[in-house]
Amino acid sequence: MSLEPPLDDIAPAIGSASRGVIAAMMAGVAARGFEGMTPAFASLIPLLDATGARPTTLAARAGITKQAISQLVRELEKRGYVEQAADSSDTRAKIVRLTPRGVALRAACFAVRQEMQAAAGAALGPARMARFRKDLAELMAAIAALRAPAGGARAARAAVSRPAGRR
Amino acid sequence: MSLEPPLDDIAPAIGSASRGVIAAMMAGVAARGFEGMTPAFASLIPLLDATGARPTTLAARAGITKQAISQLVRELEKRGYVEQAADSSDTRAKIVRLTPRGVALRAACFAVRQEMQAAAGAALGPARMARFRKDLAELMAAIAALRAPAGGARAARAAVSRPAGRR
DNA sequence: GCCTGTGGTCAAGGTCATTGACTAGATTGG
DNA sequence: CCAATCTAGTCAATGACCTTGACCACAGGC
Repeated sequence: MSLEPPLDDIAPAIGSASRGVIAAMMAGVAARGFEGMTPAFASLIPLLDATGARPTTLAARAGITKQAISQLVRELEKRGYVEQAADSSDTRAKIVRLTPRGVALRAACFAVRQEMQAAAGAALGPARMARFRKDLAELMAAIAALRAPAGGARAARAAVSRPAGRR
Repeated sequence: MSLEPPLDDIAPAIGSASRGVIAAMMAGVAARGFEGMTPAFASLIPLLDATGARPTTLAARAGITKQAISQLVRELEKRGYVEQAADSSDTRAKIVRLTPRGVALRAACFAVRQEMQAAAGAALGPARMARFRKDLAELMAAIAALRAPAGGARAARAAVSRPAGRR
């Protein structure tokens, strides 16, 4: 065996990058005057629009269970960012819709994202940015493929990106 | 307001990458026969060595509070991966040391990391890998710098990478 | 009209980490 | 030598986030 520890390891690097992005997101949103936000809110809000969406749809988009969405929505409703309405075409269903305040929050989220994107673009330039995105995608595909030695690569990808979808 | 959503956004991409890496890590460790592992263990174990380290040191390395380390260590001890000993040079201090079983687990963690690294290297080649790491680092520096409009860039970096150091 | 599938909820639990308050031993400076 | 202080680690409580499991109510096909 080698002397190893390959200390320039991608796994921790990506983890720490993820934490950094989340921290920046939270800071940016707070700086725009939205207090008491949490990372989960910041990633759920951009999935919504003023038209409204069903919780189940949101769950699928976010890659979490509908119970989890339910809880988050309840919290967001409590804070006045979303409201729930009945779906006229399906008595069982609800529609989660952004309130005006929610729309403002969503705008703030997008603004922060764009700010990050802009900072990234300024640091790397468009060409390297594009390259980076491509590399990242291929990297993740390669790592996801580890779980699927042969055959069901499709299934493995789905399993990774959706923690506990259906049984 | 543009039509925007810049859907090829780095923030979600990095988040999803991070989740993918964690999933792969867990799967790999499980495949090597270590059941009941959790992501936190998988990221703590590689920070240990057979020589032993103090909880406070570990906390600093992991970027979390010493209380959090304390809990994790307790769990790991319960599962037989680490043991605690008194530090002869300081009565207050403890030394956290891997048991033989813990050493095996650590080896498995490194093996999985190397597997991922190898898969990544195979997919991208060494040149693109190196480039990717560099881009990632610059990207994160740029995003971290957003938090520090002027002056204390150093402090902001530290704040991001260490959630709750000292008060 | 029943039967199955889907939308959503309640309840409980688990993981990871935090803040706050505290004890006990180490250190430093008069 | 001793008081003031710093440092190592703990306990207790809390919070964010998400899961599994068990349900109920409605939709829709046959």
